[in-house]
Amino acid sequence: MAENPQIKTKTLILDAAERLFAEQGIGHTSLRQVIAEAKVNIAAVHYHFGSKEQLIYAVLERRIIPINEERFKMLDAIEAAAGEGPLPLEPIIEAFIRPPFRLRSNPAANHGSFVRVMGRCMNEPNETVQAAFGRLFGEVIKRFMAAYLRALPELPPEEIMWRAHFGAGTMAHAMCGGEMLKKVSQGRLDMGNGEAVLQRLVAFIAAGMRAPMLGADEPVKTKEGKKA
Amino acid sequence: MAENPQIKTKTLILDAAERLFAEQGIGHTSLRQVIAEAKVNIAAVHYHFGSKEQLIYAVLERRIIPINEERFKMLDAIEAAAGEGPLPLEPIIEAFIRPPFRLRSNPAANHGSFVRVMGRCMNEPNETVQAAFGRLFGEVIKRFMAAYLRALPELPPEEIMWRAHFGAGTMAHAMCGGEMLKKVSQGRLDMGNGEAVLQRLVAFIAAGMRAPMLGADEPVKTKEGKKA
DNA sequence: GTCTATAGAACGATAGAC
DNA sequence: GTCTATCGTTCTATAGAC
Repeated sequence: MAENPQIKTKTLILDAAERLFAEQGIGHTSLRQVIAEAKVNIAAVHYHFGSKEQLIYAVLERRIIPINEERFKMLDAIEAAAGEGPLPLEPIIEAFIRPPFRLRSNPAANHGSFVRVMGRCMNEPNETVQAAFGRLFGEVIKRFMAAYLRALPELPPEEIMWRAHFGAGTMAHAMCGGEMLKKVSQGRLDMGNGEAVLQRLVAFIAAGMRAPMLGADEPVKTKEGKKA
Repeated sequence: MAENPQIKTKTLILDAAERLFAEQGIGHTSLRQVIAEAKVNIAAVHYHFGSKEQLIYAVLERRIIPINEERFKMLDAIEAAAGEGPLPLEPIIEAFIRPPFRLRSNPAANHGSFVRVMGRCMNEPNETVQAAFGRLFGEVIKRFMAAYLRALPELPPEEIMWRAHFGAGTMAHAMCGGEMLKKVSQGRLDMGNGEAVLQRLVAFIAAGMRAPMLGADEPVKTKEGKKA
């Protein structure tokens, strides 16, 4: 069929690495496992990528760059619709979460393995991953933090940063896959219906970000203090 | 001084492993790094623990068992105070989060390294870790899910399971440490004040769990639909 | 661009002296 | 209970033939 074998091998390696990173974590995956899964030779990895670190970076970059472009487009639309007024909160959160979640229902994107890779990355101690994430997310963080500030003008910026951090963690954990969910629900729930999960996730994070402010030294542990 | 050298070596190994697991992740840490950090011999690890897997299990078990006892005590107190009535939500969340968070301010507990280990564990693909977590958390999940059901009787049990899952993820990410927080806040915030972080975390999760229910097919993406 | 062969290092684990 | 020495394996990476 005269297709370019160079591109094919490179893609086979990226796809195999992505699947294994999703299942086992980045650090636990060796190049030998990757080449076995991709059915190529060990030397091909070094020929196409140079080193394991550069392969990791390539796996992340391939998906994150288009994801971030989509995020920016959605954020642009929200800002355009709002004019000078305050921004609506849920759509901002959705603009952050929907682009990676869309991969889950796209078989051409390796069955959405990357969503789990991305979830894992947020707590990955590996220096290559940390550095890659810093580079690939700098602009995203800036733009979304600015949007949150416009959406929640009644909250102090520090408080918004805390809550954005918590919200990112909620999303990361949900993206990692459903093992913990199966434990929590004793096997009754799974991540199958992507759209339903996404909507629940957006609703949870939005509510968290809109939580009432705590008084300065008011303790949480009011044993009877539930608001009816 | 006549202190027992057996206990000392064993503790040195556990402490060193805990610190390295917190910094690098469990999977990235080798026994040779552990024995270098603990300044003991490689054979000592196999003498005291038998294998790397059993060392991992011992590190987890040492802290999680007392943490879970404290969780149960706090939950008992909440249930006793509520009698037959509904349970207050925030104290339940606090009963789940405070016991591990307490370690952060306890220098005798290895400077709270374990809190980060625990956060990482929730998304750790390593089979030993997954199995250990399943064993050590089965009872905790059961009791806290039952408490959540009593605290949020207006929500369907399935919805509560989803939200408990999201909340556990929020907590796990916050426990992993503050690298992402520093990125989000551009270096302006850190995890320093444990009590303040805990209170913010409880408030965020409680608000998320109390989020209004979505209509069956109502889309999230209401571009203008922000509630004033 | 793809392969075989192998270098060189780090790994978990164990045997056996003390 | 602690040590040295070492086994067998696996790892990343590279050299060189085709």
